[in-house]
Order: sequence, then C-alpha cells, then structure tokens
Amino acid sequence: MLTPKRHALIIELIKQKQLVTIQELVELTNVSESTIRRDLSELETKQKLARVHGGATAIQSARQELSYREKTDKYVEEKKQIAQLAAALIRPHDCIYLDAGTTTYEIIPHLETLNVTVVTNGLTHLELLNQYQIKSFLLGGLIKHTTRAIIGSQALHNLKLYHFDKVFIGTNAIDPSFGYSTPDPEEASVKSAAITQGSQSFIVADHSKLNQRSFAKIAELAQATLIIDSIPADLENKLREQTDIKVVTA
Amino acid sequence: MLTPKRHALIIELIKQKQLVTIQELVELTNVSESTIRRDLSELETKQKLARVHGGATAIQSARQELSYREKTDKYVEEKKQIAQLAAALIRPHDCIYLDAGTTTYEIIPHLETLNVTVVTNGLTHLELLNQYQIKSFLLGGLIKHTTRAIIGSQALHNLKLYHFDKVFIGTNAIDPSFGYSTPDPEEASVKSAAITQGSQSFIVADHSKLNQRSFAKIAELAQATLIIDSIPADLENKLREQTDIKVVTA
DNA sequence: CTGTTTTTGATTGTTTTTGATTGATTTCCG
DNA sequence: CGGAAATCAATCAAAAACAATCAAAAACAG
Repeated sequence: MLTPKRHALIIELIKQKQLVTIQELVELTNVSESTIRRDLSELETKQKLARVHGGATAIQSARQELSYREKTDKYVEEKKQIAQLAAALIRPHDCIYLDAGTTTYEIIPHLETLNVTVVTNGLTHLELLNQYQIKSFLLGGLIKHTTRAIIGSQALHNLKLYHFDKVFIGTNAIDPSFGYSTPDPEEASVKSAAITQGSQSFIVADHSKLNQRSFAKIAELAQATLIIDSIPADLENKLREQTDIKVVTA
Repeated sequence: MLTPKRHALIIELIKQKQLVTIQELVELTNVSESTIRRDLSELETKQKLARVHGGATAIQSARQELSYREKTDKYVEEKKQIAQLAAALIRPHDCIYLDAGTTTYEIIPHLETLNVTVVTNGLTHLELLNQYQIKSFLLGGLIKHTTRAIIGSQALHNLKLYHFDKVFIGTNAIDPSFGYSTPDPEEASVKSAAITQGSQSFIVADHSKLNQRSFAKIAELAQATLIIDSIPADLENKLREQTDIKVVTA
C-alpha cells in the first residue's frame, strides 16, 4: 500500500473514532507495527493527530480547522504568505485592527504568542480568536449577513473609541490613480475610518487585486502601506512613487 | 484501554453522578485501583475534577465552568415554552434587545415573520439570526470568550445608541429582596443598561433560578416583568407585590 | 540490467505504563 | 478518645509500548 493512501486511511479512521490503537491501524492497513509507528510519528509532526501511549487521537487544533475551510478561497497559499509578512510587523502588546476578510483571517494564527489586543468587524474571525484566546473587541453595528461583517454608522462611531498601533485592511481593488476600493460603500466607510484611527495602516491583498477599480473608494494609496505576494516590476515602480510596498519574497 | 479513553470515561461518569468512588471507576474501566488513583491525580492537576477521600467529585469553581457550547443545557423544553410566551408579546416591526443566553436564544425562531429589528450582545445568536435573515445589530465591546458575549464599557456605550420597544434579559438568580442577579458584574452592567434603554423589559428564566442570589445585581424586581415556566403559589404572591409575572400555563 | 535509494519488517535495548505490595494516613464508630 | 477499617502515596517488578537500528525487499534511476 502506498504511503499517502495509508496516511489518508489513518486520518480517516481517527476522524471517525477520535481515538485509535496501533493494533487497529495494523489490522486496517495490513502493515507492520513499525510502519504504523513511523506513520504516526510523521503525521504528528504535521499536526494531523496527537500520539498517545498505545495509539493516537484526533486533534482539533485551529490549523486543522483552518485547512478544512480553506477550500472555498482562492490564492490561499499566497494569502498565508502575505499574512505572515504582515504579522512580522506586529510587536508584542500592540493593539491592532483586523478588517473582515480572508487575508486578514490568516494573520490570526500568528498572533498566538504576541499578547496583542485585537479589534475587528469580522464575525468570521471570532472562532479563531476564541481558539487562540486572544483578547478581542468587536465593533458594534449592523450585521451584513452576506459577508458576516459589521457595518453602518454605529460601526464608524465605535471606531472612534479606539486607536490602533497597526491597522490591517483587505481590499478588492488597487489602482495607481483611484487608490484602494471595494464594491460596498458601507464597508468602504468602515475600512476608511479604521485607517484614520491607526498609527500605521496596511492593505493586505493578493496580486489579483492589482490594476482593478471597484465602486467605493477606501483610501488613497499613500494612506496605507501595501503588502502583497507579487507585483510586476513596472507597476511596482509606479506605485512606489505614492506609497510603501512590502512584497513576499519567495 | 488507552489512557485518554479512560480519562474521558472517568470525566463523563463524574459529570453524570457528580460523585464517584474509586471502586466504581475500577469496575467501569477494568483497570487496577492504582491506575485509577494515578488518573485521578493527573486529572486533578488538570482541574478536571476534585479528589475526595474514596473517590472524586465534579468541580464547580468558575475555572471549570463549562464554556457555553459544551454546557449541557438544562430545562430546554421549559425554556422553549418561556421563549414562546415571550415572543407572543412582540409586535411586527418592533425593535427588540436580546440578551446573550440560552433562553433568549430560543426566542429567535419565533421572530421569522415579525419583521423585527434585533440588537444583541450574544455571539451565539448570530448563526440563527443569519439563518432567519433577521435585521440584526451587534453591540461593540470586549468579547468574553467563555460565554461568547459582548461586555465592557464599550458595550454600555453602544447601548446608549439605541432605544428598544422590548428588552429580553436572562438571569441566574431571582430573589424577593435582592432582585435579579448574575455571577459576572460586567455582564450584569450590560443587562442593567439594556433594561434602562427599553420601553418594556422582561426577564426570561426557568424555575431553577427562583429564590437564588448571585454576586452581581442586575436590577430590582420592579424594573422588569418576569417570564417563567412555573412558580410556587406563595412565592408568586410575594413577587407579585413588586412586579408583573407571566407564567407558562401548560 | 545494475547500482542506488527508499521503504518495510524484524530485532534490539530503553522507556512508559501498569498492578501488586508496603507502610503511612485518614475516616469511621463504639 | 482509641482502635479497626478503609483509603492513601510510594515503591518496585512485570508487561506493554516505545525509539533506534539494521538487513531484506521494493522502487527507482541510469
């Protein structure tokens, strides 16, 4: 039996039973105990399970959860790299604002040991913030069910109650002359207001957003540093005339 | 038997019986007394139980307090009846406040056709509100991870932005002289502030909360109508001197 | 086909877990 | 109070599970 197939079987059985013995796995896969031990060892370092004396148990870490839901999203790997680069800018005990969105979501796992305080308008972030037990504040306001974000005048009002060391915002479009923009004016208002409340503000976006214009303007390029996975050289030069840019270097 | 499985069994039995003897655990798990002793020792340091001479008991300190999700909710049927009675008071296009908690949660399904606007501080309510596509506002503020509620000064500030036709609040304790109370002062503040923002306010609670006092006072009895599943006649008379009461009539 | 690398299963000695035993401590009950 | 019974922590040896090692088998590359 091929190793990946065997690993898949093991993970599947653990998922079903939560707890398996080495003997059960030996019977399931018809390989020796030694091989199973090696498999468990390997899968443990990959955070796919937790070993216990005599077998292994399922692990419901944030990472596994995360890998489960990443299917719906595009450029996940790039977003993770962007998030990592963004997180590297954060210092212990910073107070940061995390905009709703998938790229900002990927920043959360990097916050675990930083003792930061997070303010967000993204309801999708809450579960992960909870899992990492990060001190978190939510903006108040209208719940936009489609994107699960908090918007509206109350949200703007709420933002005035905070000041942030760093602000991380997602965007749908980046254009050399129109700046950062997004389809929903309500969301744009919140993003814009957040930027003005931060000492430093960052736009996190993947390369598919470059050279795009959307309906509602968030801010000028100069108002926030751009963090992106890759960018053509000529466009980078053009943007650098107006703002700072950080590019993921692979 | 694998250690985690055994530990799970032990905790499960303690959860059911509150108090277990070592002998019971030996029979349950078919291991020696020594092993059980070691297990209890280990689980005690993990704060999963408290040892007593001869066995172990469930721990009910705040530390062990089960988080909202895993809390095996009691009196679900009663709460549904209370919720139904509460929902019958709501008129179309009302603006209502729903406190965090399991009883208020049960109100949501009744709102579907009423075109109400809901304001809440309960994150656990969001999924259901989304499902029924109810226009919803969330209070801003600190996220209390254990109960998944919004609290803090920002929440109080947010409440000032609204006025409600009806306010529905949960409580942990109802006492003829101490009024309504709950363990966490921060939560009590939010509940209290919400009550003052409503034209009419209601406390929804099951009968297990009667004649109890908790640490932090929410409000006097007179400040909110009590909605409850059942109540002894003498206590009802005593409470009716101070406030209105609605009882589920089965 | 031949030489190399990878994977596997068996074997080894080591570590962890377990159950029995011991003497100390606590609880019970007269 | 005081002794008996029960329960306890500490210890130790046996059993189970473990990581490390190595040679055979399989997969691979040239």
